[in-house]
Amino acid sequence: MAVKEGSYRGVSADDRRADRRARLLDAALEVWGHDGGPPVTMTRICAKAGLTERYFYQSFDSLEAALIAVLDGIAEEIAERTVDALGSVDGSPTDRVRAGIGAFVRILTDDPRKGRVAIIESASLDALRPRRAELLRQFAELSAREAHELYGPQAWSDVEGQMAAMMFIGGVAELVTAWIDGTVAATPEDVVEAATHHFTMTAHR
Amino acid sequence: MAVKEGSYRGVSADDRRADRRARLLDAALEVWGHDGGPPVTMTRICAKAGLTERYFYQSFDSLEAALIAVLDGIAEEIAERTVDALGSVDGSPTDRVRAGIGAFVRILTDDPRKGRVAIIESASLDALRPRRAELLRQFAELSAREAHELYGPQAWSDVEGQMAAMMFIGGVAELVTAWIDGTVAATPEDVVEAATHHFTMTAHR
DNA sequence: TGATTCAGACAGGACGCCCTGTCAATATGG
DNA sequence: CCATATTGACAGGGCGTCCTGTCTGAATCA
Repeated sequence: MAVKEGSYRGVSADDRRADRRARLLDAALEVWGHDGGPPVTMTRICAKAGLTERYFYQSFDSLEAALIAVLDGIAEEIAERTVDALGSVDGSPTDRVRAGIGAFVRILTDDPRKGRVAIIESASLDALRPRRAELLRQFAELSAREAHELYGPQAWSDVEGQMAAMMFIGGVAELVTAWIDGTVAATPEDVVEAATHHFTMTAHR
Repeated sequence: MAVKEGSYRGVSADDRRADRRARLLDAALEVWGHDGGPPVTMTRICAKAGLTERYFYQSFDSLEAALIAVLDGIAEEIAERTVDALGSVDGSPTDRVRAGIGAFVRILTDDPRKGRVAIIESASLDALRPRRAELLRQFAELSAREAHELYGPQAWSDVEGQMAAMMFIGGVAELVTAWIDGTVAATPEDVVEAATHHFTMTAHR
């Protein structure tokens, strides 16, 4: 017999699988995160990745599974970078809020495909809406932690607070959406500043 | 020869066309505004309306055209009822804001299908996103008029104000979404109150 | 009654996506 | 060199939607 678990072109079987998976995720982001383009489909993702549908099923059970993986990757990135930003700032709570919001916004503006996917497109498919909500909620919770420091533990804790949090994240989402669409002529810094201001306004009551 | 432009079962040809169109619009709202159901399609709308695809094309050029008509109907209703509410309240500007927001919110909560369609589902299709944005912007403009009265003409006028308006309507949209999904346990009145409070908070600077 | 118009059912082709299967070319280790 | 593994290409069936065309039966008016 020949190869088993052996390497091929110098890389192990697992590495090749992981490589294909990464290529598919990249292609999915590219296809999915493009404005007004044709709908995301397995066929298109595979074409963009230069792989056959067969390999798609080796990595994902369905199209939705792949899209969820894309979204989860962005969520993970947001969580990491936001926590980093919050932890590396020594200034006032407001400064830390600005840093956290800045990390969040910048991920979505530096790569508009991620912004579009995380906020706009993920709201389209039923299966992804819960993930999108969780992604935003995770961001809101990090913000709420700062709200505690700023305004005491009662901020955003009761039902009224939940509604305030909903409006905050919805507002930021809409603002980022408008920025991606070019509806507002502002720099990402302006967006961060406006969102920060919005936060300090609404968290305080 | 027999009938031409004549009446059939007592109604004129135009009336019958209009009736079928109305039935199709109702069916479209019913199919479209249902949570997690199968995707909206001409076939399904026709089945729900009890009509054949043939008649669909007599009223609409495409599926998108029908959905746009549904959305425009809701937008029209919102505009009328919001203007009515603003005009029929003699109280303080804040009271009028509450009335306007109340009219807006109540249309979307009294018939959750309309809420779902206007805010959630219309964000899914590329062709409808501009309509949805306009629907929300129209609501924001009515609110901005009150913001003028409350806080002077500089409110929501410059770029910063545009961003504040974006965050306001996005926040209300997200809040209504959460209410429809059952994520927040609150009455429509609570939603109106929270949104009104949010408005007075963010319009003032 | 008879000619005409309407409503609704139905068939079927075109198209695209999903998914599986097969096949040839290539690379690898023995 | 040979057997095996991997890859990529491709075909094709199943399915649902879109869209058009045809057909039957019923209702209408002269």
